[in-house]
Amino acid sequence: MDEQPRLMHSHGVGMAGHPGLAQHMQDGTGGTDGDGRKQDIGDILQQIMTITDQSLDEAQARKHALNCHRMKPALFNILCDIKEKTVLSIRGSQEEEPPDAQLMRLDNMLLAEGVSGPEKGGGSAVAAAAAAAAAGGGVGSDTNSAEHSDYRAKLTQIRGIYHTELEKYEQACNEFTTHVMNLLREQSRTRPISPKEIERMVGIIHRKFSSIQMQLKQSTCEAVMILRSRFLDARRKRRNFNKQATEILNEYFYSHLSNPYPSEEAKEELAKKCSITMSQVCAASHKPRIYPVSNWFGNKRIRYKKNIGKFQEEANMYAAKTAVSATSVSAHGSQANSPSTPNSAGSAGSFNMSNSGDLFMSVQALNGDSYQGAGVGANVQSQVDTLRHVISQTGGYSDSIAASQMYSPQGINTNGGWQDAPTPSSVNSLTEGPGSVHSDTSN
DNA sequence: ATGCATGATTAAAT
DNA sequence: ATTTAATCATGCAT
Repeated sequence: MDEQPRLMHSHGVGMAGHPGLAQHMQDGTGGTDGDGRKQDIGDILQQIMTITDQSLDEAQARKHALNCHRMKPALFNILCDIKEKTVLSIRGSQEEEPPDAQLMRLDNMLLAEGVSGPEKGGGSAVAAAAAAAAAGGGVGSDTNSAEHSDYRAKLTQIRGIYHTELEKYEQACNEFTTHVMNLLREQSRTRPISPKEIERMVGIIHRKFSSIQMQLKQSTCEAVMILRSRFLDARRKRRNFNKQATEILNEYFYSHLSNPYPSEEAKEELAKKCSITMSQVCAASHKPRIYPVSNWFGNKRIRYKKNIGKFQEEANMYAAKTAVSATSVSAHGSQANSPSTPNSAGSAGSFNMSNSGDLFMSVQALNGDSYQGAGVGANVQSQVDTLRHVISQTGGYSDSIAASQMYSPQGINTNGGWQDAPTPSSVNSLTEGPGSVHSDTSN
């Protein structure tokens, strides 16, 4: 539960070693002077090499002594000579720094996950709070939002750690760099050090630190991935919609049975009504798509089509329900020219687009472009669907033609024709035949 | 434990 | 890019 993402790693910062000075010294000191001087130089070298082993004060004193040493200029010259000989070999190792693909990937991911991006505290927090409030006020899909906020909290935590660490590293890098630069500058009094070399050294240090940073980023990515799989990818852990949501969706479905393909707007509307806030971010970075609603309709369509008989009862229920509400809402205005006029037998025909096509066309045209805009059109369409069902269920289907035509392929895309080859096995038997119980072949 | 219901995921089709 | 059809994996009732 509380396992902290392990962001911390122990990093060893290794400096590239200096070229072996000592050996060159031994050969290079072959001056014409006597052994005494050799001894002196040996001393000095010894002191230089061990200077870091000494305490600061001691080193300071010794450095001073060295700088004042009578042999210092000579040593400096010799070192210059040596350097001139070796500098060629150093020059060869000029570094090429290709933009690291790996690092770029990590950066991108961190950015995408909102870890390294701009401060996202305010807006989404408010949104989340609003969502939570909505969930609380409406129906209880609160577990979802609770989980989500939990996820976000953890993400924020990771984010915090990441930034802290990053800052720490950056600071350490700077400190170390200035330290090394000071050291080199100091040493440049004793041995020849060109600015370029310092630059190179700084580059090396920075590279080292950036590799550490990469490890940090990698660890962070890992942590985020784990978190993700723990929370969001638990989407497979299905939460059933509550009763009200299902009712709303079913209402829409059965009142748009001829074309149960809600537009994006309609889906949004439905999601809002159902308090489905789990609009998962689409990978395509477009608008957040409401997957649950799409899923629901996808499943519903396929399952309805697969076994219409099984859904008859449900269909009747919702058809009746919406019929009542629709007629009461739209009064008799649309009722006057509603498809009930073509009478029961003709109702099925109207879906064949054979007659009364004009009305249906106009309805479709209105209904097609906008879900909320063409209220009347939608309403009429709604009633058409609804009535169709009522009729099919009540005595209206006495002529088997109507029933059989009901779900037969219309071949007219205006009407959706969304079911290609439905099996009208037990279409109009209210008692529902012993049809196969399995809507799914699974399990 | 078992079976069905159901939301989510996937490959393939459009 | 969306939908279908199949499938998965879980929730819930028994």
